[in-house]
Amino acid sequence: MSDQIPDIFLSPYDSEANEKDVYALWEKSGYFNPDTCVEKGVTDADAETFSVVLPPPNVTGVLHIGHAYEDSLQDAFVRYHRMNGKKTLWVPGTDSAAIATQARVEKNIRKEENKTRHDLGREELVRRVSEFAKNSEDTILSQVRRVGASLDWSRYAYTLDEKRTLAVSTAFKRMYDAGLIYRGNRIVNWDPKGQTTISDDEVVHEERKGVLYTFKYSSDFPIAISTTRPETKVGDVAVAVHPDDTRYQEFIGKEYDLTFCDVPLHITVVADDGVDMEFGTGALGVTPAHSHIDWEIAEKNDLPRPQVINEYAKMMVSGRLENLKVDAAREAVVTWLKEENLLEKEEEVDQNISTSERTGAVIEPLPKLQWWVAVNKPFTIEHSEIPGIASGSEATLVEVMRASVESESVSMPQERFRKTYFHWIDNLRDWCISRQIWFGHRIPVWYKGDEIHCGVTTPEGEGWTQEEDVLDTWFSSALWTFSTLGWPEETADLKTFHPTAFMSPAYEILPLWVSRMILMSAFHLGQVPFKTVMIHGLVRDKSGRKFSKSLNNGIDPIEMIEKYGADALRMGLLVGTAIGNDLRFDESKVKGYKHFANKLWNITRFILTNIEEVPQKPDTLGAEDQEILDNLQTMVREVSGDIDKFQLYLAAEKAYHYVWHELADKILEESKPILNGEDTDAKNARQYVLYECLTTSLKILHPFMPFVTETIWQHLPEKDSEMLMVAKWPG
RNA sequence: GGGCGAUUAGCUCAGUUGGUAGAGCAGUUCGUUUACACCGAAAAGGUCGGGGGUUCAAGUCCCUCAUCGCCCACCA
Repeated sequence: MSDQIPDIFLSPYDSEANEKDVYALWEKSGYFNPDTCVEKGVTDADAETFSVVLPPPNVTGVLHIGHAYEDSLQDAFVRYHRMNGKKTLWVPGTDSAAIATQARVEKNIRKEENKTRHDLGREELVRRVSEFAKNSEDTILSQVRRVGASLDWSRYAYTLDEKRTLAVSTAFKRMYDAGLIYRGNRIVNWDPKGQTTISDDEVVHEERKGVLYTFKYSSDFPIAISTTRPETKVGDVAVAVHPDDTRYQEFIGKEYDLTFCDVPLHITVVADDGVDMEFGTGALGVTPAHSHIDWEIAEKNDLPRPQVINEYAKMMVSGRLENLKVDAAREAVVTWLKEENLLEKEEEVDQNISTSERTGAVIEPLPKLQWWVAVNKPFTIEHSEIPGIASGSEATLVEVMRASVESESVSMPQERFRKTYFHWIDNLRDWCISRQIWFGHRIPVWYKGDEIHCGVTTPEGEGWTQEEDVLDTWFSSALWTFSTLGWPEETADLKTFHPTAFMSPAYEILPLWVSRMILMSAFHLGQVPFKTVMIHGLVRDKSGRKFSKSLNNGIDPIEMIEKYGADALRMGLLVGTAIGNDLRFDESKVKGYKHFANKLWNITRFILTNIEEVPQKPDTLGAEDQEILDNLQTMVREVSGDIDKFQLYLAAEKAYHYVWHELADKILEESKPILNGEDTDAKNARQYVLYECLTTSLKILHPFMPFVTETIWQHLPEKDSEMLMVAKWPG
């Protein structure tokens, strides 16, 4: 019956020729949308739900191999659950990534027009950045489709769109009203190059050589101090010593007036047990405005906190240091110390320098008026579904974050990430949420004289000016699981799909994002954002290095898809990678799975060529036929079990192994004599069995290799579902 | 400084509660060209980073050392 084989099977599988059509077919069917699945009867109206929100890629760039991995992983789960009859929703979206995007556009403007953002003005810059974001968005979304992600595009969200902006303002206002958001002066990480505050998480520590100088402020001051930043000493107000340090007991409480490098100082000697007696001279010069620990010591002892370095990293004092950059000021101070014969010791030390992840600039700690989220301040939680946190009780954000994971309301199957999470929570400090840039969610606060108004819209009346700062991009990302479902409106989606089923981010954003989603969801909904967090590793290059622009070691997933097909890329990334471990990208592996797609293609061709007509189930089956079907069932059970346990890498490998080395190598070979033989009953029975093996294999492989399996499915003579994507999972 | 990992065949990685070491790729030999050369068959390849311990039994549990990596951190 080979003349009835669809022509398409006569040449090798061509991924390029089929993938786009198949994706268009899926999109047209509407089955990515769970509501359509219910309408068309493929999903029961009261079916269990399975919902996932896509970790939104930044609109800055193009799809990289890490996205491709993450998307393949989620898509496999989503497709599996959809085929299992669950009401399945996967919500797509993109992130404005405020700082990164604005920085990128500013750089382009500087290069092409030699202008700064101040030349353009706030409105024009925001317009330009939005325009750039829109273009990038189109690129990245079409690339997400190429991977085969079965996302419900009708629910697409962007962190800066109207609905999400409302969610952000509402969230801010509610937390402000609850007293959890406050404005306060604190030492922040100031990036003098980017002219903005950056969060602790955006600071990278670099090991560098520095010089530790030991000296006295003046010849009549009794205690020598050590520092690597002598220029900051013009801002000193105290010398702190350990309360038990016998060397300095007699000085504690004494005050001194002196002149240091042309600057008059008033120094009080205070005791603080945070001081390390072993380090340097055991005495710490306290510079409140330019060091975190010093700020706290000054606060405790009620000391002034004069600022001596400005936003451009220049000195703010008069005298010989006036207007010098910090580096120059440092040299000037050292020269002065030498002249005055005050310098006792210079030693080279290793030190950690804080630098900006984004601009590479050395961070200047500065006191600034910023907006903060208080993580250790109690608030009344009106409604709580989190075990251990009763509705109406008092709790802190740290407590609800802890309870969510401790109770396994959020399960983290990988023990080591639970440890990391708790370690992070235990050391959590208030979260600085204001950023001095223009692109992003502008803080919903207005000022008029001494009046302050927080709300979702501009207040009535004349004379109100809005806060200039925008929010940390993670503030809006943290609302993602519910802002995408329509919150603050009480939508049907929110009721049906929240908490979401699972989230699969890379481990590098566990603290930045995962914990903050738990925080926001607990505060605003009294729920966890997701039931399971399956943290995955990073895709690295062949030598184990992270992909980066400077190394130019990037792998373009689209290029891989064009060369080997999306299915091959997905398998290459998923098989043999225990979730949570890093993987080194191996092109030869991808190539191997391209061959596998073709193998499946040829298996189909063989089986279709050898069946007379649509095979019916025979009344009885011989022992061998029965055994084949039994083994098939065993494989199905194992694959399903592995997916349920989040062991995709095992499931995919088992399915692969079965199809190639069991179905093709053994079953087909052993079937040849039967199919060519004279025994009609045996022949019919075997035809039926092979067709079963084929359709079941296609279903089992579909979550991993959606394109080739759906392409084959569309050309099968008989099937139990119009589309493989919504066919019933076997077993 | 604190925390978390990794180390298994030439390469990339699996190995679920301790029970005779697995896969893919590469390499070797042979075969087949009427499902598939994007193929098949067979063989080869590892003292599971080093050392110590628990156990009838350890890649798996414990201790220790080494190398590599990641995250966190206000030692001036």
